[in-house]
Amino acid sequence: MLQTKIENGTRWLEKAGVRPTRQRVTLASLLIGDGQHRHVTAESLFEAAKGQGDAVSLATVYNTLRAFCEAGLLQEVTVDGSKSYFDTNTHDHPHFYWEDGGKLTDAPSEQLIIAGLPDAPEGAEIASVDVVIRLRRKAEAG
Amino acid sequence: MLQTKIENGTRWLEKAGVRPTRQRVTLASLLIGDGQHRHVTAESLFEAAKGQGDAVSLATVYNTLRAFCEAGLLQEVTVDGSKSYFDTNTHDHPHFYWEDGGKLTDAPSEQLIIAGLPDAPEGAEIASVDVVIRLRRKAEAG
DNA sequence: TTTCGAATTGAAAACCATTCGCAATTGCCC
DNA sequence: GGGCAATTGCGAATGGTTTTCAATTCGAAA
Repeated sequence: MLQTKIENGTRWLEKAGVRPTRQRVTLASLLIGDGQHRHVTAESLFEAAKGQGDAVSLATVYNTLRAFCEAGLLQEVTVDGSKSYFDTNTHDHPHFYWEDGGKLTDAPSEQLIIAGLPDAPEGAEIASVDVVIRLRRKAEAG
Repeated sequence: MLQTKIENGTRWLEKAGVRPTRQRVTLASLLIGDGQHRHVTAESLFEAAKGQGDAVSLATVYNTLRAFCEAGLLQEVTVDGSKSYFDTNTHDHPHFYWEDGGKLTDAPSEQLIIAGLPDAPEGAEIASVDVVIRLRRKAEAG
């Protein structure tokens, strides 16, 4: 991992008064090391850490994400008690839903452009917009 | 339960070629008996049936909701990939999801403009796009 | 370097919405 | 009314996420 990312991550933790352990710095670097906002699940962050060779146990990822939330570094988005996302910034998150098989996968967000949204009802504000793109297997063009 | 609701429910099923069993009529009546649109989860519908004394097993509620979807009577709305709601309004329209309470309601479709979408992966094509707008209670401006 | 509370770990357990297995029941057609 | 496939119901199983636990390791302050 790049030194600058580690430094960014470490600063981010120290600023929030979170003890910068090796695991936390690893995760922090993944989250904000390059200055981009991220939208992760515990699982995806766990895989990302493992993928770059800085393995961190899943339990630690959960502990750490919770600690970051408590420190105000992240925001948790709970989906009805069952699944959580952690955001450095909430934004639109598209998913592909494969009708053939019922699987759900992340979709790239770059090409999603929402040019207009209904107004939020009185007393509410829009937290995020979830877009599910339903896919069907293409009929092989004959 | 009112006779008219039962009749409405039965008609709704017959129109779609779904065999009107006692359990299905019970659920159908709860869903569209009064002509209003509904957004339910399997659990909430299960409770509603039990609450009026027409108990239906939870497994049957799931089976029935799926059968209704396949018959085109309902539309399934997935919130963030982890929870399913069923909407009696089968027209294509966006939804509001109230984080505070987990309720799902219809959103007006006129103001929703999607100007760009991710490309469908190889071998697949886009069947439809579901939009769920997550709402949170607005922090009352001082 | 020593020390102690905090952090980490892997495994197991808890959780939950949903589905499955299968025997019993029901609806529908003749 | 009889037959048969569809439907139902219960409980157990599933799949996936999150939490707990006890033991170990670590960080940082003295």
